Parts: sequence; C-alpha cells; structure tokens
Amino acid sequence: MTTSGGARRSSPGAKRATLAEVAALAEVSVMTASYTYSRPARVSDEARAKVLAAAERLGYAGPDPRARSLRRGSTQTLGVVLGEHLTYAFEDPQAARFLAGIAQVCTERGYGMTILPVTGAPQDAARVRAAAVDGFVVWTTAEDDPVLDAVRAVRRPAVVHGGPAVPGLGLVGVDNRAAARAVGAAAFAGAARPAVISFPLSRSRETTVGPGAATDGVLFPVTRDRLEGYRLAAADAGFRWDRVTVAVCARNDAAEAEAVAARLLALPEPPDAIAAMSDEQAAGVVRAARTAGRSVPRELSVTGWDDADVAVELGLTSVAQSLRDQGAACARAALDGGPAVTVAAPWTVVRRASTRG
Amino acid sequence: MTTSGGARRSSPGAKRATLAEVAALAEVSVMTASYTYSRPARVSDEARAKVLAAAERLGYAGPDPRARSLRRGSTQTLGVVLGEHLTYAFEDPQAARFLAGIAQVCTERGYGMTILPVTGAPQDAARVRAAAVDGFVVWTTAEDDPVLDAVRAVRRPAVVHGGPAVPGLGLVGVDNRAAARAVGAAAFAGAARPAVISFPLSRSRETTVGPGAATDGVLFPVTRDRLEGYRLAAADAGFRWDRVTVAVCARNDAAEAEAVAARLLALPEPPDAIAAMSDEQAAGVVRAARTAGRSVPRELSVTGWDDADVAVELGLTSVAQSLRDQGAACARAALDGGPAVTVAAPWTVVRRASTRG
DNA sequence: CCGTTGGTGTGTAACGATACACACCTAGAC
DNA sequence: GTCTAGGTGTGTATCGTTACACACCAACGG
Repeated sequence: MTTSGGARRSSPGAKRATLAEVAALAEVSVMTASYTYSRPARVSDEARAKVLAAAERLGYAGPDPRARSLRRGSTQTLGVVLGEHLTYAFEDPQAARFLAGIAQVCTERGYGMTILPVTGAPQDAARVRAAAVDGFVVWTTAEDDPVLDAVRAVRRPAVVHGGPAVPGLGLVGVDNRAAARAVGAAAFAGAARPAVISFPLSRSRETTVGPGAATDGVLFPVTRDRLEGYRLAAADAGFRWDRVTVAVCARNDAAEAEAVAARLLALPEPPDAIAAMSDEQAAGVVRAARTAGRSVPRELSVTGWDDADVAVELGLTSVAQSLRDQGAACARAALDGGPAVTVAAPWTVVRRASTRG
Repeated sequence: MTTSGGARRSSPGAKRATLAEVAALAEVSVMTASYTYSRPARVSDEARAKVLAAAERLGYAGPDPRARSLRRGSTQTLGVVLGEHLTYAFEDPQAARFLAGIAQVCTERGYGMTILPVTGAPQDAARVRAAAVDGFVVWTTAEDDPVLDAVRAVRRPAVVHGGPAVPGLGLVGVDNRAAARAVGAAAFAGAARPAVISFPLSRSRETTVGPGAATDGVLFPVTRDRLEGYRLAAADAGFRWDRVTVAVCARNDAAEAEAVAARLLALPEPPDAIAAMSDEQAAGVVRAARTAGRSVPRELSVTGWDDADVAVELGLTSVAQSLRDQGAACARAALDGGPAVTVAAPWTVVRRASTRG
C-alpha cells in the first residue's frame, strides 16, 4: 500500500477544550454549561445559546465520555466476549445472528457495544477487567475458559449464552440436548447408517471423521449437549453410538461441510442420514449429495439447525430457534442488571422435505 | 421464554471496593496499591503481596477502567462505526472480513473494539460523541451521512473505509473505479448483452432491475465507483450504459443474487455476461446459471469481487483485494493517530474459468 | 568517609464532569 | 402584604485513579 499526504488532524498544539473553559468564555458557571448538555431544559434559552456559541468557538466536542462515565457510574456500553478465534467470530453466521440481536437492543437503548475477542492467552482476563462496560454477554466459551472467572470477578451483570452455567451469571439458551434428540429422531428415522456433522470439540479446531465417542471431554457446552442429544436419538432408533460416524468441522460454514460430506458419501458404507449442527452445514451436505448424485431424502436424509433462510429455501428439516432473539435476551438481561436469570429459549423442530416420513 | 430463579449477583449492599480501601486494609499508601496493578515491578514483593491479599479479601476487581481512562487520557478502545442497517451489518461477509482485520489489530495491541451501529436517526451523532474511544474507523457510510460530521467533530483520529473522503479524516480503500473497469473488461469480453449486479444504491435497499442509469445520485462511494467502472468497461467494449441491465440487490448474499440472476436469465433477451460486486453474489449467479442450464462461461460469463474462498472454489474471475488487510490498515491508522493518511490498497484482477478468453 | 545510585514508599494535585444543595428572583394565591 | 412555588444560576465536593516529585535508606565506588 502507498500512503499519500493528508490534512492535519486538529489545531496544532490544541488540547481538547474543557467544559470549564467553555463556561468561562460564555461567562456562566460550569454547572450551567454542564446542564446545557445533560439537561438542556434546565437552563434558560439565553444561557444555552451563550454556552453553545462558546463551545462552537472553542471547538468543544461535548462532555468527555470518560469523565462522564466516571462521575455517573455507568458507561452506556455493553461488553460482548467472543470466545472464538477471530477468524471465525465474524464469519460464523450463527454468531452474526446473535450479535445482530445484541446490537438491536443496544441501539434501542442508546448503548454502545464493545467486542472483546478472546484469544486464549492469559491477558484475556486483563482485557475483561480493563473493559469500561456496564455488563457482559459471553458467547461460546469453553467450560474451563479462565475468561469466565474474569467476568465473574469484575462483579458486573453478565449473561452467558448456551453455557456453561456459572454461579452468579445469567444463562440464556435452548435445551440443546432435548432439541438434538428431537431433530435427531427426524434425521435418523428409517436410516441404516446415521452420521453427525459437528462443531469443533476443542479449541484446536481440527477436522476429523470417526465413530461417536465419549462426550465428557467436549468443552463447548452447546456442542456437547447437541452431541449427547444425537446420541440419545441414535439410541432411540436402535443404534449404538460407536457405530455412528461423527465428522467434526473446524468451522461453521457450508463449504467445509460440503467437503466433509463428500468424504462421507464416498465411504464404502456411506451414511444415509446426516444430522448437522447448523443450516449452513446442512446446506453443504445437500450440495455434496447433489454432486454425488444421491437423492435427498430418499437416499440421504439431512437435518440442520436454526431454521435460517437457507433452511426454508432448501426445505431442510431443522431446529427452529432464534439466535437473534437470544442475543437480544442476553443483552436485555445484562443491561437490566437484575438478579442473574436463567432463560430457556423456545425451540421447535420444523419438518420439511429433507427427511423421510 | 420462561425465566427461573438465579443466584444473587454480589454481596447485597456492597458497592465496589476502591483502591483506597485496599490500601488502607493493606496498610500501605494508595500509590503503592496503584503501582501494584499498573507497574508491579515498582513495588517490593512484600508490599505487593499485602496489597493483593487485601484486594482478594475485599473482592477488589482491579482498577476501575473509567477512572483509569479519565486519568490516563486513553481508553484503549477503538470505535467502529457501522453505517449499515443492523440486520445486514453482521451478516455481510465483506463486513465480516473487514471487522476481522480490525479485531486482529485491536487484539494485538490490547485494545477493545466498540461497535457503533448507525441507524440513520439523529441520535447517531450523540452516540458518536458519547463513545469512550481513542479513535474511529468508519465502514460504508453514505456520502451525506451526518455521522461523518459527528466523527469529525469529536476531533479524534478517524479513518473512513472506501469513502467518502472527508477533510481531516484518513481514507483507506482500493480504486474501485479502476478495478471495476478492469474486471468489467474480463466480464464483458465477447458479450452481446452485459449486465451488472449491484449493491444498494441508497439506504432504502430495494431490489430492482433496470437499465444502467446516472450514477450521481448513488450515495455509497464504493458502489458508485464500481458502477462507474463497469460503465467504462461497457463503453470500452462498445456498449451504451443504458443498454446494460443493472440489477440492484438489497443485501450482499448469495441467495438474493441467485434469485435476481434467475430473473435475469429468464428474460426474453437474457444477459450473457454478469459482473457482480462480490464473490457471494457471483456464486449465486453461478448457481442460477446451473439451474437454468446455462454454461459458464460459454453462455454466461461471471465475475465476482474480493477473491474470497468461494471464488477459488468456483473458479471465479474476481478482483483480488483483502478487506481483512484493509480493516487492519484502518485500525492501525486510527490507533497510531498520526496525521490523516490516504491509503490506496492494492488490488489485481484474477482471471479464472468463469470468463471467456 | 562522602557522594552517588537505585530501589522503594508516599502526599498531593490533577483528569473532566456532574449531583446536590442552596440562593435568588419573579409570579401568583390568599 | 406575606407566603409559596417554580424557574434559573452557581459553589463545592466528589467519582477512582495515576503522574509527579520528593523522601528515605542501603549499597557501593573512590
């Protein structure tokens, strides 16, 4: 990249003007100047005009938010802890929907929204402590993530999405186990060789394919609960879990799921039912099936999760839940700051043409 | 949603402990307590241990970020103004890549990142003024957006991505006109009926299809420059702009582009070349072509923009640029706070199999 | 034995704004 | 004419932290 000249940023040595200077120039008291901004109705039209004129002349940009938040005790900002690698955080469509819900509430209430990306490094805790926010919402953290302790330690209202449950912090999410069991029933009905496409089981984010294994070691509560739900659904349908193929994708997107599904479908004994953890993944599976010439749902039944637009387009059986609403619920709970609440968000299974029966 | 009981949030009437209280309990001066946090090496092991013990006992969560930022003069936070409707801001893959680049730099430097969604309402300016941040990065605003004045008025380092150029503010972006002209040349080569799929022309975000029109009224500089580049490319190839079909999509995603492309391909005189504004849109076009049984590039040449993963997968001719790098460049420029710079980000046209010749 | 150095502790004065309480004045009620 | 109410202006005391400057002491070289 090349750089070319630019304009100067502000008057050379000019440090920002202060309210006291504005007041002096306007020949009113500091408080009158302060009220001009915080409660305009409190001052006479005349005084207000004088103050604004002086502010204009000095280039006063309004009360300093730092000083204001110290004095007032609130920052008008909500902190969002994204417990995911940066590369994925913004590209994960589920995260996007969740963030949109938070942003909605923040906008309605005139709050800002501070994103705190968690890297797994020890300074994560310091970042949480250093964040000037009135409350926290935590998205997809591992159960043992030290950032959770940091959030608890700052003693501000905080809500965790999906889990884990942390004493003193709020919790918002669906019953992933029950929902997975229910949608798994639709996926595995009439199947002979069921399979699951999963989110990462650990922070290392490898793509792997293997038989279903113990889920105790899975540190992401949402993923673990869904896996357990699928295990129950498989059991309900008469399958041993270690006979179910579980493919783990490093990230939540259609392209990777398509690649993994293609591998599965090329196996000597390919699955004839695949339960995925998102509609994006399921869409990838459908594309892989189309490429492999496999008919959905006759030769392969597929289920997604979220009931997003793509599920409607493709006619996917899916778990309907609103991450947007859940994000909004988290934000509201964190900002209202009452006692820590647990919110069980609603879900249903929407049956469409991607599953048999 | 149903709510169930939760744990109490903190000790009943306990307001947060202060550094002075910690110092008193530890029997050291306030400064010793302060240094324990800000410069641990400055105090003896013994004193540090006493302070930390006292802090632990009082449940002191560390220095209050509000007071610290007031005293220090910096907030260690970067503001990001998202000039897009909330629903789209997080779901636009280009925005996601851009934000990831910003987040990268913020993480490296230990900065937080405050998102300021802009709604178009008058209180947007107030939000910008109220944001406790050290600098701003502005993403996709319309040229006449009052939020730009607000950003300028707070007199903090700020960088606008893509445009418009604002006196005193930095600017980062590619030469969209030149890039569009170049990729348009690839798209329209050998075509008889060229078409363009565009981003929204105004905040109203309607989906429309019509002949190429004047671009002066387009308020988003990036979109306008690309349209003008496509117009030039069309002229270079001997087409009048009002004979080029321009389809405007309300949002940047594959599904909508697919629907729009399907409509175009169903016209009595369907286009045989489509230049899109993102790879996601181009992917939608390719899917629509496949559905319509049109061969790419023989019957329809397609170009995208960004050279994202999907462009590689589908073999799309595309404008290679890195929004991630550009996000990082914006963040760096805003945080370094030097004089306002203009950065012309690099781009090239990558030719692949989706275009003729 | 003196002067210098470096490590450690501390008091004071901001940083910029606002809550609060009080003073003053004009109207209007009685 | 007195009293109350409401509108407007202002002084002071914080909010919680950190920069700065200085004091003190032990160690050490000359």
